[in-house]
Amino acid sequence: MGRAPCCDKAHVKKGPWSPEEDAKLKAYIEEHGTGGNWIALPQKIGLKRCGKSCRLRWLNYLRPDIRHGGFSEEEDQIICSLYINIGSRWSIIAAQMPGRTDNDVKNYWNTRLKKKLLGKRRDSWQSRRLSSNHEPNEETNGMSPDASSQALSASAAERMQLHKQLQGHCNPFSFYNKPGLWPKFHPMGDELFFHIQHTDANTIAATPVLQASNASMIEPSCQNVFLIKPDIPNPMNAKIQEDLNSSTLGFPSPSSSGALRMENPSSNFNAAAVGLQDELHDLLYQKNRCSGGQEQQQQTEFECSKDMNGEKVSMDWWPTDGFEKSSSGSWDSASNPQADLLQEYELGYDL
DNA sequence: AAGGTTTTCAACCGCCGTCCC
DNA sequence: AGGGACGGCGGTTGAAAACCT
Repeated sequence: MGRAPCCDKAHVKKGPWSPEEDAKLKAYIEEHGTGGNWIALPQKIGLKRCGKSCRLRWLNYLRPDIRHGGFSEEEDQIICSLYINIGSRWSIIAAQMPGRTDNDVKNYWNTRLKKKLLGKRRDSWQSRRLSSNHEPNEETNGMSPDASSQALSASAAERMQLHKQLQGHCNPFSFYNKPGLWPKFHPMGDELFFHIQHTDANTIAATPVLQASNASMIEPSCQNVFLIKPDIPNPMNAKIQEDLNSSTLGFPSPSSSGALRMENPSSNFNAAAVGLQDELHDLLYQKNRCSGGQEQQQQTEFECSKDMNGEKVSMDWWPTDGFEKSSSGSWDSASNPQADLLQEYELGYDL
C-alpha cells in the first residue's frame, strides 16, 4: 500500500502561481507565520494549492530576503568548491550564500557553471568520436564517457572530472601537480580536512561559514570538508581550528596510507588553498595556463592540450595516468592516491 | 519575419528522515 | 515499537524566453 498523498491532487491547482495567490500567501505568512503546518496552510487562506507547493513558493520566491540571478565570481567559486567536495548538497551550499535558495543554486549549477567547467570537454570528446576512428580503449581505458557515466552517479562523474580538470594536466606548476602542497585532499578520507582559506581577505574571507547544523548533515567521513572563515565564532570552527592547530600536517593525521606529509603545514596549507582557488577561478573564467599565459576564451583542458602539442591528441575524459583497469574490471592504483578516489567513486560513493 | 533549437528556471515529484501519537 | 504525518531535499520536467538560422 502506497503512502497517502500529502494533499488531494485532484483538487489542487498546479503550475505557475498567480500574483493573487502570491499576495495571499505572502500576506498570511508575514502576519501569522506558517503555523508550523504547511499542509494545513492553504486551506486556512483559501488557496487551492498543495501545502508543499506553498512552502516551496515561499522559500524559493516570496521570502523577503531572496536574491535572484546575478551570481558573483565569489559565489561561483563557493559553489564549485563545495560541489567538488560535498556534491549536490544544494541546501548546504545555498546556506553559504545569504539570499540564495537551493533551487537557485542547483539551477545555476546545472545550467551555467557545469557547462562552464565540464560541458565543452564532453562536446570535444563527442566530436572527436564522430570525426575519427578512435577505439574506446585509446580514449578511456575501454570505457567511453557515456558508458562510464552509467557506472557512476552523475554527480560523482562530474566531480571526478572536475578533480581531473583541477589537476591541471597542461600546467606543470599546478597546485595539483605539487603533492607537497596538498592537504589530504581525498574527500573520503577518515579525517579529511579540506580548508580553503584565501589569504586575500577580500575574497574568500568574505565567505560565510557553514552553519554547524548544516555541517552535521554531512556524513561523518566528510564532516571536515568545507570552507572556513576562522574569525567567526562557531563551535564547528573551534573544533576544526583545534584539529588544524594540533595536527603536525596542518590537518588531522590520516589513519591510512595515501596521506601526504608536509614540513611546513601552515604555509603550505595556505598555498594549497590559494592554489585551488586560483585554479578554480581559471577554470571558471578561462584564464589559459598552458599557452604562456595568453588569454584564450573558452579554452578547456582538451583544447589546451591540443594546442600544446600542435595536433589533435588524445586527452582522456577520464584520468589515465596511474590508473589501470584490471582484468577483474576494477581500478588498480599504481601508487597514485587518486586511484583510490576513483575506486571509491566507482563503488558508487556520491559524496 | 518565421520557424526551429537551445537555454533558463519555476514548479513538481517522490524519497527519506524526524517527530509525534 | 510502529506507523502516519510532515518537512526537507535532490532530481527532473516542461513552459517560456532567448537565441539561431
